[in-house]
Amino acid sequence: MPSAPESGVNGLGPAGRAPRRRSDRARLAVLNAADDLLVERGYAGVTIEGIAARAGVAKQTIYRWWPSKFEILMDTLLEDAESALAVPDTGSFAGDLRQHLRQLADFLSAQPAGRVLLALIGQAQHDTGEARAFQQRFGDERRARDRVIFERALARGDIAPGADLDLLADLADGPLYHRVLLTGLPLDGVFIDGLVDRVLASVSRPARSSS
Amino acid sequence: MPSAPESGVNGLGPAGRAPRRRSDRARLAVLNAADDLLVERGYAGVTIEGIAARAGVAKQTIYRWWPSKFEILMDTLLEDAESALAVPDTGSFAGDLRQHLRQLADFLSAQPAGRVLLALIGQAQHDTGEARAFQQRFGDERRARDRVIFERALARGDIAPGADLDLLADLADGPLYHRVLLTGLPLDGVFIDGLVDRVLASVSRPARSSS
Amino acid sequence: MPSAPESGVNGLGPAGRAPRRRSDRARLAVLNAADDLLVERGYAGVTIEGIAARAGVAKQTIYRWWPSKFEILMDTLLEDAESALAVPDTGSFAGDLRQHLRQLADFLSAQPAGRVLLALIGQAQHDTGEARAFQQRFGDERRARDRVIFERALARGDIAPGADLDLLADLADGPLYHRVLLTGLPLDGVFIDGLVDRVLASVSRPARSSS
Amino acid sequence: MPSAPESGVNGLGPAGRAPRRRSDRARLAVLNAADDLLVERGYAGVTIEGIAARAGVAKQTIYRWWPSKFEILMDTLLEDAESALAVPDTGSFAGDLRQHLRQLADFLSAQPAGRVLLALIGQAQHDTGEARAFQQRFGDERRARDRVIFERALARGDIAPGADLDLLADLADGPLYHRVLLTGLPLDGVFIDGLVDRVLASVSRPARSSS
DNA sequence: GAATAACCGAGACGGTACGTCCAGTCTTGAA
DNA sequence: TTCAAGACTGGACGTACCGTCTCGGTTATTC
Repeated sequence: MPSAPESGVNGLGPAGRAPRRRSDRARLAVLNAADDLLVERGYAGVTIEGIAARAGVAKQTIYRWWPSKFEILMDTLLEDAESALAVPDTGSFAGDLRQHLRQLADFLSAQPAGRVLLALIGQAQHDTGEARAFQQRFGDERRARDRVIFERALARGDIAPGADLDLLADLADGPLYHRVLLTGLPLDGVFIDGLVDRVLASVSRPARSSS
Repeated sequence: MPSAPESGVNGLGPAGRAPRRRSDRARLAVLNAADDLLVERGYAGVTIEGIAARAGVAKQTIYRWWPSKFEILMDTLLEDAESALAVPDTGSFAGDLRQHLRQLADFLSAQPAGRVLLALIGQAQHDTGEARAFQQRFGDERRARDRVIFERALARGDIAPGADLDLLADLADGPLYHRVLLTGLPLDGVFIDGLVDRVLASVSRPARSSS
Repeated sequence: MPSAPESGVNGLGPAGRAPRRRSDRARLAVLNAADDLLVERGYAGVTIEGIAARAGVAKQTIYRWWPSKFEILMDTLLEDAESALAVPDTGSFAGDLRQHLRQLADFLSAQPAGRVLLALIGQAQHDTGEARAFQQRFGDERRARDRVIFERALARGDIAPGADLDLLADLADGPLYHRVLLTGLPLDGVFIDGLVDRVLASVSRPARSSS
Repeated sequence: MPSAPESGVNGLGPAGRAPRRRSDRARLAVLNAADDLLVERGYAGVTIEGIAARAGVAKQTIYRWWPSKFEILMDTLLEDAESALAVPDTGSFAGDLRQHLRQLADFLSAQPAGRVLLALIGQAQHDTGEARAFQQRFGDERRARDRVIFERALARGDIAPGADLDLLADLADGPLYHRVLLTGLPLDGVFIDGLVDRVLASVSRPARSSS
């Protein structure tokens, strides 16, 4: 998180220098401007110059704290996704799964931060470095959280033992992302319910050997 | 299809004069140059000027026949995907599904044209117009072909009647794209086999009401 | 003269390519804009961006044809100095000298192109490369022309034989430049006349050995 | 004289408080850094940031005491020129003149401070305010000193009465500056001797009316 | 000897201009 | 009419400095 505000204890001991004093005003203005521009004009319409102008900030200030517009948008994503994508806890696997997918569907199709997420996924396809950054800063944590749902189900016995939880996560989230990223089909309630049913069905008994 | 090679009857009756004599040399040189540049330098490294220079072609010639680099790459994709992604016909649903997924996994993770596909999917997230073009020129036809697998399975009784075939397609392809586009996990045989098993399991009996 | 309009016979033989076709509109607009900016805002106020904006020209066009604002101003100087600084021919050494110095004084103190010349002399003190360019493109030719006055005087016998003509040129022009560049004293008629007298006096008999 | 080193008694009467405690270390470090940078990289290579970095001084400290790099260099010039350009007193006009010109030639062509002087003369052509500052802080005093030579000569009768001493100063120094600033010709002994002879010749009898 | 205030280093900030790359349009001359 | 060539306007890039503005820390009087 390159732009974390002086994260952690830097205790700067006896001889420590005061760290660079970053302007929070500038930081927030940049994140908001980037977010706005993305929604209004799309990823290509997000330019450092445009952000600087809209945020009332000098370009140099942006370059001082972020290496690219990708990272700026990553910061906005992380701030926004936190709240919108909490791990559900309804008491049942079916309930957790359904709520998880509904949240995700809503996030991706209706919220500004969802637009940011899609743009970043898109950009990650163009640049391996950015793909890696996306993975580390967003993907890994997301995966860990989503995994909780399946681990709880496993503990409860809702999933047959020995299941590959990564695969189950792909099975649940994959179809949803597939629609948004590729086919453009709607993420409505019918789709979510059908998907939940299929995932539950696929999970209720051990995977057979497919030979 | 902006760059269709002399598409259809261009009418021009008895006195008409052939309006355009498109150089096939130039066309192929452009497509190859774009392809090469994408693989070597990534999407941002594909520029019209770069293509023109490498193809030994004037920029104007490119603009005459293609509206954007997106469409150039789309043309290369369509030429290459045709052969690599044929509809399988093994005689069984499980067989068809597995072969379909293996083909797709190989295409996405090992072939140059797969790189092009990923780049275009990525770019489609940035521009609705290009997303639409992607859908029309690549997505719809793909979906129609893939659907064949499920229609045959339905006819054979391998899938319980009344199933939503779009959903099943999402269920099969989604996890695979999810891995490539988002998590970066490998598309190995274990994954494919597990996925096939789960899809078969989810499909072998009617979807319950999910209440 | 980097921006000479396709100078000379380029006869491009049988296989010759047509040379780059330069826009004269852009060229003149740039030279005028640079000239105007210099007069209005001084040398530091002449910026490539400013010239481009005022000339209605793209920065790239400027960089295509000129390496620096110094060379742009050099071009304007050369175009303007030609007419204003013709070699006088009055029939007498005193007359030639006086007219030469009057022309020069007027040029330096009253004409826009004189401002350009002073700015370039100033800039040449900051950069040896530009000093060299100034010498080659302006100085050498100027010196050759001014020399004519002294050569004629020598031929006529107005100057004692054996005189160092370079020194005489320094003696005539130096005091004038000294005033403009260093002391700021006026270049009025009194000064010119006094200077002419002194030069004539210094020249009317052979330089003694100064031991 | 913006940066006079705690000039004179600053009075501060009975109740006055010493207003500023200027760090001499910083002052000298700045002057040296500026001087070095000028010699190494030329006038454009002298930047406030560069001086600050090299001098180990904060930019603010520089801006506290100097309004511009021009004034910094002016300070270095004044400190260095004092000793190098003393008024000669050889007993004869010819001797004084020759020694004066030799000193000046050496200063301009061989000493670091001469480089500074040339740069400041150059810069003065670009900015009238700086030209004025140059005049006041360097020019006027210089002129007053040089005048002494001619005043002594006048008193001694080496110069015909009624001569315009300003003109004579231009006549002596002008050719020398002309060579350095414009033509780049060498300031060698031959040149100096020839110049001295010409000036003496021009001065030994009253200037005629030049009609 | 403590208080205090100007000085100092460091460097973030809003800006301007730099010189470069590429976009997309236009014009020329050859095939 | 198409093509290679490349000049044109224009927008954004990432960098270098500008001059201003806090920050704490240091230091030299003054109480």
